[in-house]
Amino acid sequence: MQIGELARAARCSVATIRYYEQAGLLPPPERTAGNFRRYAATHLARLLAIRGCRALDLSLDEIRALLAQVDGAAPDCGAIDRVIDDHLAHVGEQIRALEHLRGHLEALRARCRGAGSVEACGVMAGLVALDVEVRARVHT
Amino acid sequence: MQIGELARAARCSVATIRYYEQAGLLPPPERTAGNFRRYAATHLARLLAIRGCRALDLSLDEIRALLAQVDGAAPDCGAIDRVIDDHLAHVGEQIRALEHLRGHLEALRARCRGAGSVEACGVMAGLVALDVEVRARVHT
DNA sequence: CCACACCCTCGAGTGGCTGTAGAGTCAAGG
DNA sequence: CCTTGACTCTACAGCCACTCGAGGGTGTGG
Repeated sequence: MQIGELARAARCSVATIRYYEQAGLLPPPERTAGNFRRYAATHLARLLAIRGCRALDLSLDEIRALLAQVDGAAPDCGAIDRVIDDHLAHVGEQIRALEHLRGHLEALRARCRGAGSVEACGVMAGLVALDVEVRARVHT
Repeated sequence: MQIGELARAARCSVATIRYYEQAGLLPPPERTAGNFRRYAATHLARLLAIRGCRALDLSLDEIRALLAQVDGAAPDCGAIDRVIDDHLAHVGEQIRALEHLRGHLEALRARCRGAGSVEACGVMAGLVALDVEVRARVHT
C-alpha cells in the first residue's frame, strides 16, 4: 500500500501521514526501490487508532503516551483508561467554560436591539467592562 | 502611562500589548525621549475592549473588523451585533461538538472496567473503529 | 517518447501569543 | 558621580497540528 491509498483508507491527507511519521507516532515504513513508502496493514491499524484519538481531540503528546503503553513490554489497560478519564474531565471543563462564555455573549447581545448608533447600543461599553478570564487554550 | 502599568490595568502581559500594536489592533502610542511607549487613557479603553473580545473568544481578525466599524466614519451598531450573533452561533456549534465528543469518550470508557490487559480492554479496538470527524479547529 | 498521476524532500506559513538574548533608560540611594 | 534595580527596547525563535508550495523524481498507459 502506498501513501495515497493509506491516506484514503484513514481519511486523512498524505501530508498528515508524513507528519505523524516525523513526529514519531507512525513507524517509518519500508521503501520501494524508487524511495516510495510502502505500508503494511499494521500501519493502517495504527493510523486509524491515531485518527480515532485525534477525533477525540487528544493531543499528539497524549497519543504518543498511549501508543507507548500499547507498544511497551507490560501494556497496562489502567493507564489507557486514565488518559481517557483525564480527557473526559478536560472536555467537561471546556464545555463549562463555553457555556459560561455563551451566557456573557447573550447578556451582551441583549444590550442592543438595533439602537442604531454605537453609543446608544452599549455593546462596546459592555466589552470594555467585561471582566472575564480570557479562555484557556485547549491544550496547556 | 507606560507599558507595564497599562499591562497591569488590562491584566495582560507587556508582550501581548506590543503584539497587538504590531497586529494593528492598538495604535502606536507616542514615545518618550528614551523611546519608551507612553499611553493615554484612550489606549486603555481600547485595550480593555480588545481583551473583552478575546475573553469572548473572538479572533483578532474579528476584533479588527469590530474596531474598524467603531473607528469608521459611519459606525453601525448592526454590524457589531452581527459579529456577536455570528460568534454566538459559533460557540453553540462548539458546545454541540464537544458534547458529541463527550458521548463518544464515555462510550469508549464504558468498554473497559479494569479488564487488565489491553486486549481484554477493548478501548484500543474502539479507537481504531471510531469513525468521527476530527474536530473542527476553533477558527477556520 | 510523452502525458499524467503519484511520490519525494525541504522550507515556510497559520494564530495568538510566550520566552529569550542583549542592550538601553531612568529614578533612588550611597 | 556611580551603582543598583526595575523597567523598557528590538529582534528572533518556539508552540501545536498541520497545510501549502516549489522543484524535482517515479511509474504506467498509450
